[in-house]
Amino acid sequence: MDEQRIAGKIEAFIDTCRRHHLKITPQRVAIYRELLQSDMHPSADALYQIVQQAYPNISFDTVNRTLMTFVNIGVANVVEIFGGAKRFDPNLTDHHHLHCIQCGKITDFHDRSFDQLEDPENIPDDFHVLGKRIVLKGICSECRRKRSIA
Amino acid sequence: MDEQRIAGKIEAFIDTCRRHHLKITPQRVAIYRELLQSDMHPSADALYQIVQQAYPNISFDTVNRTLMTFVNIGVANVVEIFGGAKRFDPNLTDHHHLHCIQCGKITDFHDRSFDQLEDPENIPDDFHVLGKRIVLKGICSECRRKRSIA
DNA sequence: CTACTAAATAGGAATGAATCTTATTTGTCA
DNA sequence: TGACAAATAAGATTCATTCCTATTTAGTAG
Repeated sequence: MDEQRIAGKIEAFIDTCRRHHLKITPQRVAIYRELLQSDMHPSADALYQIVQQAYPNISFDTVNRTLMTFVNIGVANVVEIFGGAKRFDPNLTDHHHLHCIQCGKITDFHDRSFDQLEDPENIPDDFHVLGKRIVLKGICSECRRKRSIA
Repeated sequence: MDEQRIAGKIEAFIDTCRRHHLKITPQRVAIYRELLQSDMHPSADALYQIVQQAYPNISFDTVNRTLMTFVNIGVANVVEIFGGAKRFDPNLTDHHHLHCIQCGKITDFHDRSFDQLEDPENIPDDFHVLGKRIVLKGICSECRRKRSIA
């Protein structure tokens, strides 16, 4: 993602914060920027390690709390994986995830037939669907290569 | 599920254990039986509470380790939820889950168009798909009722 | 520009889930 | 039956997350 696109996203993010009456703190902006720039769907701790380079005495709690705030105001989502730490995703467009159960890497993929799934008819009365998560688990190419060598 | 059907499932389970050279211990069978009988997709701890009634000095570790063994030999799956403890599911047939983000309840649903989803074409080369997870998150009818009252 | 206030942060303590360690017990099979 | 590998109980440890509290700071009204 080029610097210009990032700048635009950050402006939109700041607007969203204002709409939610949240203060624009340097920590918040830095955490959002690093989340945007990472395509790894980082955990709170991974992001903490990165942001710490620019803010040596930021606390883990701030990073974690801020990420949850992002989820609450709808600028990020939690990616569901099987055990381990929560992973965060700033990409709000329709997409789905591949989860390598060997190395833990999470990769985006796009697929029309997955996007177009309608909410099913025969679900218990009145269940109010808020979101849909599709995760394919498997072994990524890198891990397969390593495995076939070993 | 009636007692006869349970008995049959347990026999099949014991066969599977033998095929994997796993010992048939009373704990294993009890844990499997209680997992079968619960339709709540229980966590390791929830199951521990139940099994403890029949085996007062079973350890949590045994329950947890045994459940992971079940996953490894393919007689149960981990249900993916967003944070919180892992939940286990002995139902191996095609089905998907509704997850109430308010009360945490996990409910099964069946839907042909969800079952029939093909593995997508345009995923990174060589990603070897092992499984597919679809979870709809939302608010269950019970929680909606409570909410509209409050 | 200054002062005030509610919100946010840093740091550490506490909680909860899952795993690991070790001594003991128990299925399984010869 | 006896031997042995596998499984268990119990508690310690690790890791992720949340909570607590004193301090700092962004936003705002004067």
